[in-house]
Amino acid sequence: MKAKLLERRSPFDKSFISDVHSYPHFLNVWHYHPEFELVYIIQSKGTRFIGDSIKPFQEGDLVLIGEELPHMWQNDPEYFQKESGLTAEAITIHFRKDFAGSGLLDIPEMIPIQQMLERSKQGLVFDRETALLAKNKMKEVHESEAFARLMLFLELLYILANCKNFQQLSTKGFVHPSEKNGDLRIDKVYSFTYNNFRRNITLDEVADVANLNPTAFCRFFKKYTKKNYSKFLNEIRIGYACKLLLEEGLNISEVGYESGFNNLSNFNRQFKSLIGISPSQYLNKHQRGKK
DNA sequence: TCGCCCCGCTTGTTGTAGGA
DNA sequence: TCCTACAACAAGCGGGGCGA
Repeated sequence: MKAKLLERRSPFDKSFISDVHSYPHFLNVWHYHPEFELVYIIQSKGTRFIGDSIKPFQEGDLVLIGEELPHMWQNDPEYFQKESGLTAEAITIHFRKDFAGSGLLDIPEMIPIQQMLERSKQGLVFDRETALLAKNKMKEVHESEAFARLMLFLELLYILANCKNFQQLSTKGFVHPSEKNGDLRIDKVYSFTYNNFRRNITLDEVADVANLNPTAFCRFFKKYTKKNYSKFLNEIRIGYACKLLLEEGLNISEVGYESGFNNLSNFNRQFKSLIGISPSQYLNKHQRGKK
């Protein structure tokens, strides 16, 4: 399985697409597209994969995903149970860089927006205050027509461009294969890893996904990502462990096993080396933060 | 009981050489 | 140029045990 290219066609009378989605769960597919994607989560929670970032998502989150950046919104397991009664709702806007004609972003007044779009190559998540402002503006955009719709969208971009409290998601090291000689093997590896990190993955197995032997695979993976495969896998697992610690009410050993680690000592060690503190300290820190 | 550390064994990564 | 094979080294893993 590799990241799927999703193609959209704007209606002839619109320069960008806005939608309000309501499904039992989001499209559970690792994909990318040439449009920027602005998403506000109205309802539902789960795990958000953007480039090589893996983080929990919940209602109230606002994310801007850059063009060609692979991503996937994976709802929690209960969303996939029949008759769960749960729904995943979001407002989205898909737009291309030249949505208002070529050259618009080059004028001086648009520099902050241009810079924000540049930053979105790694995926951006905005603070709650900005998210709330943007949500209302996105609704207005969706409900408006013609010229007013375009003006509201520009106002929305202006709000986002002036937000100082944002976080970049994917690392600069993440390179989508479409940018590098069209080698889709790395894409297959990302996809395989995101779908299987909760269980034991052997080097032989993942090398097989890329149609290489383990030695060649190690070299190939490092060439593209500037990190070795086990480090990449551990980062995904620790990201998922953080989500479980904050959301699930599981104890630390359960979180370790649920995140794909077979051994608690290794889980503790990896957690500390990546996050800088032990799992228990992380939990205490965030529980105190909630009170 | 849980979280963490230590130690020995296993597995993965890297450097080098050579073949297609 | 890309891939494989091999050997040496590094990192990861699992079991056991200790302290709070």
